[in-house]
Amino acid sequence: MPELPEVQTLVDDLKACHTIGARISKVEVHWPALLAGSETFEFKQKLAGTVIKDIRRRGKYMIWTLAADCHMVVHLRMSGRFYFAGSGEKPAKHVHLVFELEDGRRLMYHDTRKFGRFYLVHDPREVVGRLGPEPLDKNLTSRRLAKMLSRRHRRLKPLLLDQTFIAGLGNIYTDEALWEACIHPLSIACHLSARQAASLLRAIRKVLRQGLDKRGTSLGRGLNNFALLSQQAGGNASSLKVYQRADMPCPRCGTPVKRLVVSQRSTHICPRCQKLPVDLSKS
DNA sequence: AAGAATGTTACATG
DNA sequence: ACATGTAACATTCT
Repeated sequence: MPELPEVQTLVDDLKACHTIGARISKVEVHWPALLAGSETFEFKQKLAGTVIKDIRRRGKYMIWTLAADCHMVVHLRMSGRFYFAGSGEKPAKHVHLVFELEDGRRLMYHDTRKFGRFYLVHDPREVVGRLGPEPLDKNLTSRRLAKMLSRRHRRLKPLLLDQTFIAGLGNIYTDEALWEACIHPLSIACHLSARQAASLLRAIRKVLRQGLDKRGTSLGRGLNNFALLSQQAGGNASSLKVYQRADMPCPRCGTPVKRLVVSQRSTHICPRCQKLPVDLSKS
């Protein structure tokens, strides 16, 4: 669920709530499998007493700096959420971690599917070190993206979902970006023209910035869904052009949107705007 | 009630 | 080394 705009929105919300500077007094762990690479007792022990110095995002990861050599790296995977409990509020059914702050607040980690992961490491690079470039980073030029694409003989959609190729895109924003750039998800990366690569980068940035402006995409109303720290929904769902809009008209040409499955992931395209180039060698 | 769901990774095979 | 496919993680929603 949470892709780059959703994770960034949550980081921004936590910062706005003065989470930075707060001291963690105690941690409750109700589902130890969420802790990657540390035992429950050492996780609790290492976090208790530390001050949250910084929270930032890299790809779809949140990086909580607790000390120069102590970082909690969090991945929300499909259904992770954070929110502050009301006073006296009991942890809900799917709250698996509770961070008690010295100021009396309790930050709840809620995750219906329990796929989230918490890493406690000396250096965040141990977790995020192999990620590809940030799509909104100015150092990622269209020329550089074109070069990256030219070295890969791989279908574009799974390549864009590959976090070691480019960081932060998930199923929603990838489908939206490919629609925006009028590129078919099954196009082979190294077959794209320089112009298409530039168009793709522009499209990726456009859909991500829109997601950020609208504070994330929440689909449906269930507990599986992305929610802000306030537990309210993000506002981007109504801006989606093709994602989860099968059979509805393409906003550009009116052709019904089609749903395909590409490497096990549902994929939405406009069959008229996003043509797959015909391979002449086969005919 | 079957099938799908926003993510990642390990493993197998070509 | 690279590309692709499958299963697994656990639960809810439609």
